[in-house]
Amino acid sequence: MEGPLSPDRDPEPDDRRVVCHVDMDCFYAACERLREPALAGEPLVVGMGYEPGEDIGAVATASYEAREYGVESAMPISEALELLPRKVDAARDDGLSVADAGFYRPVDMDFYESVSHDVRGILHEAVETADSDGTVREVSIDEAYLDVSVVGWTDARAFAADLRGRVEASAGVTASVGVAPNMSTAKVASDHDKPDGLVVVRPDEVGEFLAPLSVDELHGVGPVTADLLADLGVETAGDLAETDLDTLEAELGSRGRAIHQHARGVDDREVEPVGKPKSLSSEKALSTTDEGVTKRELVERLAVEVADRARSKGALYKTIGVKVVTPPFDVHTRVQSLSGPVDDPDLVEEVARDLLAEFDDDRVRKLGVRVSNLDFAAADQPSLASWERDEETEQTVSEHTRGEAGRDTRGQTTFGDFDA
DNA sequence: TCTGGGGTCCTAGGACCC
DNA sequence: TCTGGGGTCCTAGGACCC
Repeated sequence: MEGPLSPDRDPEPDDRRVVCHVDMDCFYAACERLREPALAGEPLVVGMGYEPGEDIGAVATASYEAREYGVESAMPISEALELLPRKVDAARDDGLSVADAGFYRPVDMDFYESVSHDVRGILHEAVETADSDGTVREVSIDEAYLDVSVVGWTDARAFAADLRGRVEASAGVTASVGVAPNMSTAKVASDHDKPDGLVVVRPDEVGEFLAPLSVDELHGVGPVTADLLADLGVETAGDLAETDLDTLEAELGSRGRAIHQHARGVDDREVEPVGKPKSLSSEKALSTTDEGVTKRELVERLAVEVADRARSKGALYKTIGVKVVTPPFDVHTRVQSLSGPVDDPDLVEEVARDLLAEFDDDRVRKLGVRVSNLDFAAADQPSLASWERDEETEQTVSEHTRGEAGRDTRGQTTFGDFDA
């Protein structure tokens, strides 16, 4: 994070580290082909919120064949269908060509999770074979970082190639792998030759590898930041690397420093396993409505879902919130903190309903419920301290469930006044 | 053709405490 | 009466990622 002379840092960690970023290719589509091999080589769209025969939802993953038709991730299904009709529709409609049509499938998270589980097993096995202390950071269902410094640069490419082979042979899906001296560069590298790619960027090649790339290929640069950088005349990572740090920090705050470093191929983050979640949420789009009953019913359903998930994960929560999206796409959030962590589905429902009340008159297109300020320790440590806290919690919960009176947002217990 | 669902981190202002 | 500094916790919104 700090400069190279920062006192608590190894002065030369970068060149010795070997970081692999493993990124599964079109993961959801690859999973669908795994259980339905006839889809191989066909244009395939996996839709979130999609139902067979309907045109609702959005594209979660489009196979490369589907991308040829302009179908992209996050695109509404309705739009995708215009670019790439369904095979069944094309067969019935003389105006459409069956050759220029594709297959649509709804997301099946449970199945993808099971495939992901297999892949993760292979990654851990590979790392542990190389080094019993090796670490794997599972970033998402289809992406992970591996610290394989112990392998060394001489054997890095062979290791990564072997890893790719093992993933494909055992899990039946392909991965692209990037190898670099740090996480952010490895991430860019894995993306550089997708699909089925293997890109190794050795320490002395980092600068020339990154320099020509467009800034939006860097992790942490989205559309807003890319526009802002364009206004500054910054188009490539090389431009960004040469941009004055003070200017970037003035425009972008702490993110300015981060992307400046990433553009220079500097990233000191250690590869660490991901920790416990910080929040849990459920949200659901609906056809825009201002009808109170519809909104309340959905919020209650989402509250139950979230509370169930929290309980199944052993998470207590101290903050409950709602998210309300109004047209055209304005996001509003309201939260309420309790005096202590609880596991109380009825309270989640009640608080969510109350927070929603502020939007009674609004048309909404999407609703969400979230619990945050999670506490895992309290649930699995039956110590005297947590027993006492539980007693306290019992009390506050009953206050809360009685109504508005107990719903103060501070709720600190004071044991007397101490003046300074 | 109006954008699905699950997350993380950061910022900024305000209340309150010592 | 005014002047302070350091710290925590809370809320709302925004950018970004997959």
